[in-house]
Amino acid sequence: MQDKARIQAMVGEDLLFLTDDQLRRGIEAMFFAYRAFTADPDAILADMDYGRAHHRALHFINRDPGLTVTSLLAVLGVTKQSLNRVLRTLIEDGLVDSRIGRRDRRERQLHLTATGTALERRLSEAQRARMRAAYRRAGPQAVAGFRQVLEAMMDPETRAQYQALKDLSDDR
Amino acid sequence: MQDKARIQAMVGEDLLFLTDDQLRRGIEAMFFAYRAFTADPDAILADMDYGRAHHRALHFINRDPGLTVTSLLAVLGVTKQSLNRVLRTLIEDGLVDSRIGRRDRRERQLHLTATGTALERRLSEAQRARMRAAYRRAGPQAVAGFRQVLEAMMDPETRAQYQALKDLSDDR
DNA sequence: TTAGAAAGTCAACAAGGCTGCCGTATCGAG
DNA sequence: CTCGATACGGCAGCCTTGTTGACTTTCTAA
Repeated sequence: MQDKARIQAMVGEDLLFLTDDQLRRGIEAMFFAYRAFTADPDAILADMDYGRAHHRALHFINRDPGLTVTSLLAVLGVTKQSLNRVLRTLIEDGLVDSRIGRRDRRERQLHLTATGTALERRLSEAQRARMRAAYRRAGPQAVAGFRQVLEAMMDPETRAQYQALKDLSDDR
Repeated sequence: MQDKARIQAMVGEDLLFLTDDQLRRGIEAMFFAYRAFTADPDAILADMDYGRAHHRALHFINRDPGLTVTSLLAVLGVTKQSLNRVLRTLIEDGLVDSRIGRRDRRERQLHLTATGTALERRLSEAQRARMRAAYRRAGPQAVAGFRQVLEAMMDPETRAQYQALKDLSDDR
């Protein structure tokens, strides 16, 4: 195990970052930071009849236009019925366009309309602004560590999804 | 500003970590990691009649025994009424002890009972286990960066609370 | 002593998870 | 062509956890 070698290298130095107290600090940091992380989009959405669930749907549809309901389901990790409610309102309100699949007519391919794209940009720009400020303050090294720990925290399945998303963006 | 100096130092090197694409990666990492972060305690709580809110209450009561409802409210960032429902079930089920304040009889001082402490330990140990694994894999430097970015992401008020919690643990 | 502020409780509503069940359209294999 | 599997949608109903509004108890300052 490469892991063991790394641990060995730390022995005698500082394994203090693995104490229960340090772990608790990390847990609390996650809690507080996540609340901040969702606060800005939530504030925008509060005025409309939408919630965080709508934001998530918009995000991933925007990121991978034409994806099917099932794919979106897998990414979001919720049930079909739960997503459906959200998706229905987005379609009714003309933010999302649901087209019958070209290869497989059972599938629905999801796209954002102009209105949907506009809202998505507004939401994600608010979120990016906060993230950008945090990144700038912390610097590139810290950001690398931030991402490393978050990735290590995901379970393998989710991490695979996350990596797949990465590949998508490399294609552009 | 110290911030400006740091930015200056980066110019010409790599400001690429501030691109919209990198920020989006960070946003998605937060989303996926937070889901994993809450998954283990959620699974334990699903069997009982409790939810994530109960976990949070137990955590902070355990961390600062004797704190009042209002203090807990401030930390959790929810309304009094919302917390009350959660708190009531915990008290009814004998996990939390609510004593009338000594100085001010309007206040309720919250403590965990033996049963409450046991559940808190079970939940937080599950969460710590995941965090520990992630920390070990990522290493101390990454962990430092992780914490830096999370702190920078909080709004100032929350960060102050978070720092105050830190001081509490230093006292022990 | 009395008015107002503060701490906490009860009631009712909404968002968004969940399960279960059913219906329809489509696909692909035999 | 038929039949089972798959993709999607809808309805009913549940739970947790957030919200606002109205209330009691208690304290404090005028």
